[in-house]
Amino acid sequence: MSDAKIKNMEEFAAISGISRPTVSKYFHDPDSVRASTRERIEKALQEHDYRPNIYAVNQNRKLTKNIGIVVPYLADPFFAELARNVEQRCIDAGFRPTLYSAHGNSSVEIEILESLRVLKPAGVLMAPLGRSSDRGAVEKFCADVPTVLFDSELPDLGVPFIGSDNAQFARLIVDYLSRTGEPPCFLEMKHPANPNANKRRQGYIKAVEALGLTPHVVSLEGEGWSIEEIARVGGAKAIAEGAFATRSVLCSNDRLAIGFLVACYENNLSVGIGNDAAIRVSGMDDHPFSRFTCPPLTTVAQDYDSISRHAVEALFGAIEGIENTQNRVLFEGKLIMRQSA
Amino acid sequence: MSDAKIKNMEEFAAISGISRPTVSKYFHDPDSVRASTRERIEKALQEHDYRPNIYAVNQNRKLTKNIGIVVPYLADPFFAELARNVEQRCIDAGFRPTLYSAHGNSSVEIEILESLRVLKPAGVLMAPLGRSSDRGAVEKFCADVPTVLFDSELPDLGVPFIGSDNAQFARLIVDYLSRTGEPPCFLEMKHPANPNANKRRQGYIKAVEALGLTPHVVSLEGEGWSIEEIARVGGAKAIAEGAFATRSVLCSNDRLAIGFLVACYENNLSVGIGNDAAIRVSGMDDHPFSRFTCPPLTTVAQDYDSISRHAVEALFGAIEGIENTQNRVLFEGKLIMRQSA
DNA sequence: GTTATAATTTTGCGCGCGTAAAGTTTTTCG
DNA sequence: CGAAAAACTTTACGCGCGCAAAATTATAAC
Repeated sequence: MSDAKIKNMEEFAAISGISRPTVSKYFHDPDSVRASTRERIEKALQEHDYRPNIYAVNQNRKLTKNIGIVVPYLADPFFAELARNVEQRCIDAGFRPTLYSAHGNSSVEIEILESLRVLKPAGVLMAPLGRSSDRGAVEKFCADVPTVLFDSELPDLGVPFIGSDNAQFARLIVDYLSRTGEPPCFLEMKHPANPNANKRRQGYIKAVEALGLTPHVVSLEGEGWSIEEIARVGGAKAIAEGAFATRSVLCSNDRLAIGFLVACYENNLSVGIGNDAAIRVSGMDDHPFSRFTCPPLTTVAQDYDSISRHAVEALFGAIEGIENTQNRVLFEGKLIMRQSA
Repeated sequence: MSDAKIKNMEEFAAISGISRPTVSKYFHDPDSVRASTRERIEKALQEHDYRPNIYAVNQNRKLTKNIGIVVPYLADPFFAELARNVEQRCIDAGFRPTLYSAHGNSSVEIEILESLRVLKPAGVLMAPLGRSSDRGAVEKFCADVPTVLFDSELPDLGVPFIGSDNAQFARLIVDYLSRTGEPPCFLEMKHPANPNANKRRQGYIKAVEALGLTPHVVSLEGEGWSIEEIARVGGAKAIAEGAFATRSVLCSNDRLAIGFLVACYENNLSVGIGNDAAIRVSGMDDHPFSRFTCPPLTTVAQDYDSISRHAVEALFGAIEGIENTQNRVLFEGKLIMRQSA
């Protein structure tokens, strides 16, 4: 590796003995030049390690190779994992993903979209905040930039969406819980940030009624993303008030379940499957931490892999201008049986 | 807001009735132009919402306003929180932070540094992987780009570092545990990814010996970032082997403690302060999930806020070319007493 | 070996903005 | 009110590369 720093493509082209437009073509797509040419360029590349100036490259291109990944709350490992998954797929496809978190704040979400505009990304993968998202701002953005939404749907926006079949999630675990013991009550936030929660409640009610039983929904006060704390405090109150009609609780999501487990612990309610246990607790999502609760949490696993794969594929399609026939794809969940229920 | 889209600064200058160089000056620093001029520009800005092309702006500047934030493992909420904290400070200072996670992989870490080079960032805030980081690559990078390391130190690199006083952490909690019951054994990974672990072990040994007692260190096999799982499996084995000399366990970090709590649960060891409890468990870090374990985890809180504030301040200093007198700043931890110990 | 075809080179313009120099206008202040 | 200072305008060039058109050369096909 020579020390002589190369300033620009002109210089590099001269050193490698190739014309600049051909070198430019090589960086755009190495397979677009003759094999012998490619070898000469790559040999020069090893000796001098030149890299095109990203700002000059993007200035004159309508389409950059940037992809924005937006999640509502990165401190939630669930979204961190999902983001990692799609990020890797973007890199593998030769794009430059950039990760953004709205930190649970809708004005931050809007700012992210604004700053994404100046990046002129080829496309954006976005898991919206949900209920608190500024629909108008998102809609406008999607009109300008190829976007695929995932995890959380903003209905009637006409934007491709990849997510989970929340009704199936609820059916799956209600059936399991009812088959193996008392049918579950449903624990949720009264005003959940994420719209999946509503579909899960509806799915729960339908599933329970389909079994000829009566649904019991317990809704907790509190807003925002301090979900565990809301469940801990609200759960304790619900326990004290005898709000749970059966000795089985299905939480609208795993983070809620994690907080509720603490409430049970602090109220000396033993959680588990055994006959000696006072209550069964389960969640939905298969949050990365769910296997490390005490007891480990029974839940329904989101199909991370399929969701992320389909989301990026839908985005790549949108980037290439392919109209999506399937504007909405939902994936089924898998029952994860652990000791809590 | 008019619909006529403005292509470039030339057009915008014409519309606002100001010359382009002055408009350019305004975007560089709004206070550098006359108040009356500023008002005219901002009025035009409201009506037409033009934003300078970021690629053209950065092309001709040696120094961009970009800042890279690199963490080892974003799916760990601890790093997500830390990243959020420094990110916000960078934004407030008028920079454009971009977040990267090495995903626990040293080759990814190197790739991040490579791709950061082409971004020509004004500076970089980096929490290295630690033991598995490529020291040479990091050193080279730091020589080219103003960088501040945090959380995890790479010794003798001559790069500013902001972190925690791990010895003090250990002293603090050893004193507490010894004062309120049996002195703790120390649970750690034999080959921890993070170098803080070694300092914590040394701090533990010193603190215990200072009390005239005998240290007991239990080291678990296993590498990587599946820390909870390593603690769960290894912890169960250690329990079975009677490896713990006392009925108190201090874990090298909270994630280890979270996994160990599961091991205790699965081995019917009741955890807590009370006389009926079989064992006391504590950690270090005050991980975001520590307050939601069963029982809630007693731990030593890292001073997130001071660390992130000093890290960005040190970086801003380095960007402005100020030599750092204090090349290494450590912050003390605070004892967080919960029910586990 | 000739021709068709693909790959490469040459030439040259343009992108949107930074920035410097010289000239003009506005503001400040004695 | 006049002069100095500050702010602004005009003009002009450069950054590093994309990209298109035309000319040239190398490869493939027959």
